[in-house]
Amino acid sequence: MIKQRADMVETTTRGETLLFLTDEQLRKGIEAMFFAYRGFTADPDRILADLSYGRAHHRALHFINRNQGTTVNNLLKLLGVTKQSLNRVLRSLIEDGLVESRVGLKDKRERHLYLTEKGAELERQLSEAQRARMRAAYRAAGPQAVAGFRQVLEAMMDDKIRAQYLSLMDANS
Amino acid sequence: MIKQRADMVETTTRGETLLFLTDEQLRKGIEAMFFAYRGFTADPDRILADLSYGRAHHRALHFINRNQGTTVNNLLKLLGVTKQSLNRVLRSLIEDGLVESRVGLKDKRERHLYLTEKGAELERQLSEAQRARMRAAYRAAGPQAVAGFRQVLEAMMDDKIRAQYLSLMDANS
DNA sequence: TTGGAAAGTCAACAAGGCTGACATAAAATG
DNA sequence: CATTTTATGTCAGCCTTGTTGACTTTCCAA
Repeated sequence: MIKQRADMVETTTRGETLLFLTDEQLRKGIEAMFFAYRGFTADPDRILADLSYGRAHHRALHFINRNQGTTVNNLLKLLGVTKQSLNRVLRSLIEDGLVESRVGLKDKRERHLYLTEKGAELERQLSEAQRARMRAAYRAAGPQAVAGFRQVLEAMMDDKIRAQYLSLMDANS
Repeated sequence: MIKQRADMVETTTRGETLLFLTDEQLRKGIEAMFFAYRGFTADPDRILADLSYGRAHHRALHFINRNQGTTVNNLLKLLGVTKQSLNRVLRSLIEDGLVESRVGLKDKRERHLYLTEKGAELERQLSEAQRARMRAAYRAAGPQAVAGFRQVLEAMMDDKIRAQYLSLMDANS
């Protein structure tokens, strides 16, 4: 039997576990998500502010690092913004020498994106700050909680996004 | 012994459970958080777009509903924005008859905020959309996962925010 | 060879953050 | 009572990051 949040759990006569989800309990989850996301972005935001970059730059650096050589179109799908919006961010990163854009070998229309050493350095700084908080939260909550955390987050994604997320997961590890 | 994400879990000779958190595993959590938050806001965003309101209006409606009669200052602390930013949103909500601002009885400097019937109606529509997704995610993941989800989110908040969050939880329920 | 995809650019706009400055009313304090 | 502090509102101006629409260049593929 589950100890935590036992108020949500009921076991039927057939031994099935059901969830009794009141609007109140759902609201707690909604608010937890809101406040936690603020914490989640707080540390990188502080670093970015000093460099006159924003969250959009962080996201671009993150996914380029994670998927070196990705195309602009690919990045567009991951980030879920318009190409004009991404282009503005990408242009400043390229101008500042953090990102390199190489014309595709097979398809010369495509641009493949890579982090420069300078770009990789900033990405490391940003993601290390974010990982530190995530690590602390994971340690505080414990392995069982972490598994649940990931399960609920996955279930909360849009179907198409979840498919992308899962294929990303497969690709790297 | 925990089945899910068993790769993160190790048991010592003294029976303690430890977490082995690789950067890779932390990154998965970070990306899950990013993609899940998109899903989390997607449904209300669609409703708001038709009304030429934004996420900021939703947040204001949510916390006014949750805490009827709250003061502007109170709301400011919860939302973590400047009064100028909140004021712009609040003004439009008041002009459109969704929110009512009453001068404080005890302290006449304070404005106490209430949802009108119209405001409550929109809030219900927005939060029902958001709850529906949360409910589906909770059901899909199961009660144990939900408990873990909440634990990790709480651990991820800034200390001050967590205190606010927890006192909100106590107050209502 | 022609259609369409990929990429980039320009312009214009909006939401929603921010800072700074200032006004007003009322409470709190000496 | 005089002064200071607090709560709120408002004006102006700025930035980031999202949007749409129109248009160009390149170049793959049917």
